[in-house]
Amino acid sequence: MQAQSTVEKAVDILFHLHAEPHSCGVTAIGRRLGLSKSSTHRLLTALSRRGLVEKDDRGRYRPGIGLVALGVGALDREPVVAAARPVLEAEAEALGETVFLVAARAGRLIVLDKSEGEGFLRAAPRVGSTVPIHATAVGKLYLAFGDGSVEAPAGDLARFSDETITGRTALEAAVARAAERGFAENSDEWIPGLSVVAAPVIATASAGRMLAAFAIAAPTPRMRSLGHEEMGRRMMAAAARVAARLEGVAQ
Amino acid sequence: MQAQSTVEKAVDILFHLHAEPHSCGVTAIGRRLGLSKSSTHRLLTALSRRGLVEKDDRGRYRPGIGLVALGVGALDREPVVAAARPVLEAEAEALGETVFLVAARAGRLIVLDKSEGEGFLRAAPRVGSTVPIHATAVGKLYLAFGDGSVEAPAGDLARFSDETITGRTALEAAVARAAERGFAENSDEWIPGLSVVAAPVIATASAGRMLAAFAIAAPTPRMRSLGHEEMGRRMMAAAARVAARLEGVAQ
DNA sequence: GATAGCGTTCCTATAATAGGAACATAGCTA
DNA sequence: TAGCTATGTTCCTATTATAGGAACGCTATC
Repeated sequence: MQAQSTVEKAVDILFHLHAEPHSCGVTAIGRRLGLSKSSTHRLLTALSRRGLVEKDDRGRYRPGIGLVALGVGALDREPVVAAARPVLEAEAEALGETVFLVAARAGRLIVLDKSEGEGFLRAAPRVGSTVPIHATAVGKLYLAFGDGSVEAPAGDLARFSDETITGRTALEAAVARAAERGFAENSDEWIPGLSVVAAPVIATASAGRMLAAFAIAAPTPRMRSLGHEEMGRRMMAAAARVAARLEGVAQ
Repeated sequence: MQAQSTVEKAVDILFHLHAEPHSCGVTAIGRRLGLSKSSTHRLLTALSRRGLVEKDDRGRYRPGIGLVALGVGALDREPVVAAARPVLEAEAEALGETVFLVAARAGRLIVLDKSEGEGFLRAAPRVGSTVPIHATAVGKLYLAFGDGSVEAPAGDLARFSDETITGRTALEAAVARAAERGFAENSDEWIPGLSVVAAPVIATASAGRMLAAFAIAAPTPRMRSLGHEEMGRRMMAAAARVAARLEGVAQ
């Protein structure tokens, strides 16, 4: 991690505090990010003056309330989120399972929005969280339809479960299959017991660029009874509705 | 606005983008914040590399998805939020109106959490948003019970409605009344048609410091039929439950 | 087709930053 | 209790990223 600019170092501190479950001390943060203790302290002080980090009683730092304020409403600026929201709600209602929207941002796959199903056992992704690339339906879609801004990680493909695809050729085959069918699936490859079927949102107005992925997540047995092919068609239809709404808005 | 550090300038850009309803250009941002065009551009580029801002098709900038990621979960770090959540939900359920939790952060009053009621006409504060001090029940509580970190704005008190208290002596009288009764109220003083009754969350373990305010918001006629005194007692009881949960957790 | 405004890039004097060292304090150990 | 270790904070100066003017290419407008 080579952070040239001061701003990037400060942002790195924010993400580090975000990732840690508990408050962190100056020394620990500096050591983790390769910054000196005094630099870390000054950056934290600056962030603290703007409320992006807070100091607890013991002088340790945690994410501040300012981050919540900045985060709220940022999603509404995403045209694709605005276009997808009613479609998400309608699909979740109709299927009774969680549907969600994922897009590539800065080379990673981020959950943009979701509408949860009603089952006692249901997927509950966190909006704003990151999902892996090589072990998810959405990741395969981006490898198949994306513009190359999303790539499978270099080196060994991490194994999350017994079903995780860890071979390059097997992954290429899965990606080719997704390109051919127009949708992708994932059964237990990331989280045992969880299956996902996803389809790409492609807007012709944006030169056929893939803007996001529309996906349904359900417990694996439930997904099997819903039917992978059937859900694939359904997600493609939903993604097309999102794309149509986007172009309607754009006109 | 005197921002010495680079980090603070970058954060100011984030807040500016957050406040603007639409995407902003480099020139406009720089002009607004007193930065040169090239500096603004470099700060935006740094923020963009970390996903805190995004560039749309026309080269304009808007808040990025990274802010959502950082914002999500930041609230869960607040012990008072964790302690208050079940109480919020129970009160909202019992009363059918919106109840919410507000605390002082960096001299401002921030909505930490809420549980919405069920009415067609109901209060829907945004988590993370700021509320004024001199025109709200929570503000009066902080003036009465706070440690001085929250103060009424200098100069003229802004008038939000016909009922807004704009005189210093009248405000002092309202604060004294809140100190005496142990709760505060606000009828139409901020938003016409909206009434709020609030009570302070005071933890004896924290040397009697006021940690937050527990409040109910309802349309003014509805609040009248619920009874201000009755709701005052109810909010004090709820705030006491939150305080008790906090001390139980702290042990 | 001319023009005004925009985002972007280049360059160098400048000013903020980095990091070592010293300090005060808290927590732990013996 | 006394000593020790590790932490958060402050001070200081060489270094280095930064600020901002100027120039560039581009787009939209008239």
